[in-house]
Amino acid sequence: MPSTGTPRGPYRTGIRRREQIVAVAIEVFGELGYAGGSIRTIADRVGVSHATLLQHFGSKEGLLTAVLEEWDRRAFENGLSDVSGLDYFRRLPQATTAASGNRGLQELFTTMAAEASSPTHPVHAFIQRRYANQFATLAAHLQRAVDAGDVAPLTADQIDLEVRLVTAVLDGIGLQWLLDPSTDVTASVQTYITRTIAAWRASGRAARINRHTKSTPTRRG
Amino acid sequence: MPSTGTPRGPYRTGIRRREQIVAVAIEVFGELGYAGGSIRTIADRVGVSHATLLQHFGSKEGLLTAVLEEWDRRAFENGLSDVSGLDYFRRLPQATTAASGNRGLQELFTTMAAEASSPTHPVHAFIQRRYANQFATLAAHLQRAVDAGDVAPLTADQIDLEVRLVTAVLDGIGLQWLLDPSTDVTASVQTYITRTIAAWRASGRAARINRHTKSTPTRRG
DNA sequence: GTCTATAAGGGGATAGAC
DNA sequence: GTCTATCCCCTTATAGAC
Repeated sequence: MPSTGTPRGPYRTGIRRREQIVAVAIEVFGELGYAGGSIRTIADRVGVSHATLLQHFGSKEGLLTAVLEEWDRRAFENGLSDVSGLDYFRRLPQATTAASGNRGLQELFTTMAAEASSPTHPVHAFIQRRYANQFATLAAHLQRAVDAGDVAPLTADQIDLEVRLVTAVLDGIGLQWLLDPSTDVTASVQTYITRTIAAWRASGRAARINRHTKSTPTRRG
Repeated sequence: MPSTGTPRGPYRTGIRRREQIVAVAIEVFGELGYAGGSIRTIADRVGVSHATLLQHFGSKEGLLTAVLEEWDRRAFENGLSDVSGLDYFRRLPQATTAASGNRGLQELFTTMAAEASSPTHPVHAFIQRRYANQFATLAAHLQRAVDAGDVAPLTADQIDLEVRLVTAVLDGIGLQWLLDPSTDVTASVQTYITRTIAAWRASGRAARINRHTKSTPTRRG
């Protein structure tokens, strides 16, 4: 494995080609699914032979792995790395809309998640891990909001449920946007987030009155 | 096309076989997708040759059409036909949970919806029509709730947004349940519906004060 | 109504030339 | 690094026997 530094020398062409193939593979797997998207179709769109493709990735599943790694890599570029706690949720509407800018990745995600429901599918474990990470991230931010006193106390089960609902809304609206690009992703997510934060706070009002003497929330973010 | 009455005479065996094939096809297409599920796999599970299958449905796409028709048919058996208005939404948690009893159909729905995002896919039009129907049904019930005075007035755009959010939650939680069957579908949907109805009502309180002289809501359901 | 046999093409993967 | 040629399996679909 070469280092991930700047490509140089004789590897430059190969690395560029690799990136190009992965980019096209994201599109094709997104459009046709992993089962339906053939390496020949991908190779044709890139403008190379299918043998070249296999030379780079060894097998179709090797290409899939590269695609998923690229997906993971881009998942961090969501514009949410600089916020935490309740602000994380407040930024979700615009972050989700920005992500919709890349239709290929959204298609890939939706198609893979659906295909992966079968435990024998090659991306089953990957998708489960990705959801676990998503839940953990959201749960951590919601817990921070609780600790900061921004919202009412929540049990671990309640946090889990809230986190799953947020994820469901993001996934469901994303799917609707795929099927009908005129779908207003921002408005939908914004409405959900605003209403949910209000609910988190409202149920906190009564609780906060009963504990106004202890645990002064000082730090934020 | 034969009538849909009770099968009798020489057709009985053929019709039973047809139903059996469709049932298995729902499972296979759900697990592997339309592209990934071959008619040979379906035929093997049924215990017949793949030629028999093509004899009944003409082509793979013919079988898919039969599957989608069966799906449409079962969609009416959701236990929601006897409620309307706000009660329709109140019953969604248990209705959704009951639907989860049939994993095959849930898988089929999720897989097809994802695959269908590409406009060239054979089920693209079907899925779009199905979503349109879903939105129309939910919108009609929410409008009834508004007319009955159960919730605050909503514009057409607001109703559309609410309906899409409900659908997103149902789809998203359904997907989570597929990936992890220990997911508590009822609790998630129940939480969302309860909170949402409360929000629909709360925003109505202020409005209702301003119009307490006009439009007395009398009829319900 | 169901089968076997077969056609015709696409799929993933490998070998070897350039 | 990329190509052509090839292998072999799986796919959909058809033809015709039983």
